[in-house]
Amino acid sequence: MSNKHTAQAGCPVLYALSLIGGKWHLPVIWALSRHKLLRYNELKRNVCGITNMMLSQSLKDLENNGLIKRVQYNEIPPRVEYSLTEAGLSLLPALDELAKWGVKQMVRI
Amino acid sequence: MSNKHTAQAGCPVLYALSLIGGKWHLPVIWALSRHKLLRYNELKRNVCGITNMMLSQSLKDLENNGLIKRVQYNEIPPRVEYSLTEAGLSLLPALDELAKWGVKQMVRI
DNA sequence: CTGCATCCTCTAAGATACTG
DNA sequence: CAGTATCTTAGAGGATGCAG
Repeated sequence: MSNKHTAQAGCPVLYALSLIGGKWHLPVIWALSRHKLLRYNELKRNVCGITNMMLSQSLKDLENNGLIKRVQYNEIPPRVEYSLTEAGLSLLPALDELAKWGVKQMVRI
Repeated sequence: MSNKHTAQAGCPVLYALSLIGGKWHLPVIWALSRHKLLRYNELKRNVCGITNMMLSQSLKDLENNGLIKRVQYNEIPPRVEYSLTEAGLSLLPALDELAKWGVKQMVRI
């Protein structure tokens, strides 16, 4: 799936998936939902297996779509902190609902 | 995204998306949720732009995962009817939740 | 009518190395 | 510390034609 707005004209569900459908988008969101505020390398340690390439790309996508907030401090060494925005936080109930369904399917199969 | 169970060990949301994340899976489910019962060609007409290849593959995936039911009548000409199972129907509330979130994001951006 | 087989394309994802 | 540049690859997605 893609982060592009390839969603068929006007389907909100497909649009939602276009925002969070990337392979690492949800793991990143999940890490931020647990820790509230994380620096780049903390995020990298929390999202097991992700590379710099994938992490920075996911962060950029999510920021462009307004789901996470990036705050950069011009210090030496550099410090950048990431957190969920209101829009990002508001996604969590929907994820919960999907998770509950997912659990039911896992036990069923 | 894929229909394979590539979901990281034990994340219910990723597992859920592995079941419905294919490009045409949700459009098919959506059509069946509106019409309850559809034949192959009716489905094809309802899901705008889908090819035979993609439709039959999506139907097979969804059936294997227990989200839709396939009933075949051995007549001439052949007749096959598709509908949502209990598991498929139980997905709809989660989709609604995701749709509500999607709508909010569409107006925000 | 309801599909399957084949071949092809395109892009998300990953590996590796490098920089301010 | 926080990323970027470049190259490669795997596989989802698609077009077309054939079959029971």
